[in-house]
Amino acid sequence: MILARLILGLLSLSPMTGYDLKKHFDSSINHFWNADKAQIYRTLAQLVDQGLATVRTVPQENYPARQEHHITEAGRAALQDWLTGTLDRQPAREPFLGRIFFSGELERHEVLELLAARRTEAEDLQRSYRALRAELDEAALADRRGYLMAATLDHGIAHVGAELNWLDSVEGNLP
Amino acid sequence: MILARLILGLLSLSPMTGYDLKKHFDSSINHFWNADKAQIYRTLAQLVDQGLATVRTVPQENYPARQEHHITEAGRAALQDWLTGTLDRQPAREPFLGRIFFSGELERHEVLELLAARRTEAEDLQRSYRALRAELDEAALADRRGYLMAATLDHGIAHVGAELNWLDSVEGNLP
DNA sequence: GCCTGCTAGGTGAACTATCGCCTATCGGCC
DNA sequence: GGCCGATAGGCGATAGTTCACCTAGCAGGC
Repeated sequence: MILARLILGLLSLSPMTGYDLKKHFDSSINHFWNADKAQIYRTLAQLVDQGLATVRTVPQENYPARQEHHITEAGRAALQDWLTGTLDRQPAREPFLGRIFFSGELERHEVLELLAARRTEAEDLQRSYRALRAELDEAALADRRGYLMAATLDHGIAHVGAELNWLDSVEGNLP
Repeated sequence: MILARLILGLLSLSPMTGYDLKKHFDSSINHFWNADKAQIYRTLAQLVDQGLATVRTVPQENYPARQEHHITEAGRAALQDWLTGTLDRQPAREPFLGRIFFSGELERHEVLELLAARRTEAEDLQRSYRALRAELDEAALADRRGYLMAATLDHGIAHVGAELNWLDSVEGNLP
């Protein structure tokens, strides 16, 4: 399961609770993976079962106790294995293209509306990616770790750009 | 479920068996959606339950009888609804970026290997998309239906191109 | 006093998807 | 004679994911 590896990856940076993990997913991982809260908690339990992480309860004043999850040595090894092992290529899944594929049924103006809606979405995404990119610390990019994290964002930016170009072309030539 | 709509889309072109559907998925839909055989059969059963399709058993000589599925009027209406309704944007899922994000742990040469493997995959994909594109009948592209089907392939080509450009940049600047 | 939102950690049910396996017949290859 | 692959249609188990809901305390606004 990929989610388990991503969680291990975050735990390798610092110990976290399920709640912390959810926040990290929503902020920095969201552009290439999203995680449901329920799934995070269940996966954390799994990791503990498998000995890849341990829990430590840390009481707090005025707040519920934190269930801090720490990565174990076995966990680090599993992460390393995942990083270097072969990744089976996963099939593409683009519901939007499913529509386009069958939208020969529609009137021309309806197709143009579909494309316009897609364009709006892509532009929104582009704005949010660029905003995230602008917030990154220039100094952090010199370090390989920071560079690679930023590269995942650049990946999103590159693909949104390709999407917009594709939209230009499809709209421009639609019979 | 998107699979149900895609199957309806194919059934709207002509009546098919589960087996036929699987072949269509593997040939023309594969670049944006893949379908498991088991899932196709189950979804067909669902469509029949919902009155969106009907089955007709067509005996054959020397071969098992075909369970031909035909789209119903309700099915065509459901397809139309899906084509024009709003599509909730689905979150990105890129296991490869998950690795890149955490591969600051790795040695520089290991990161380069990851990127090189990705490049090989992308180039393979590019070749196969281009081969499919070259096979398309020029005349069919003048028709809106054919044009849009080809556009889904162009989408794949555009994105593979973006991927390769991104790889160039990441490899070129990796600290 | 009530409501909302943040902190924290869940549970249960349902749905979706994938994997391996199974039944048959026919034709062709070695 | 035995095995493989194409045709056709499925079953069962498991894995992965999502949705709705729940407990609790505290802070701040109306």
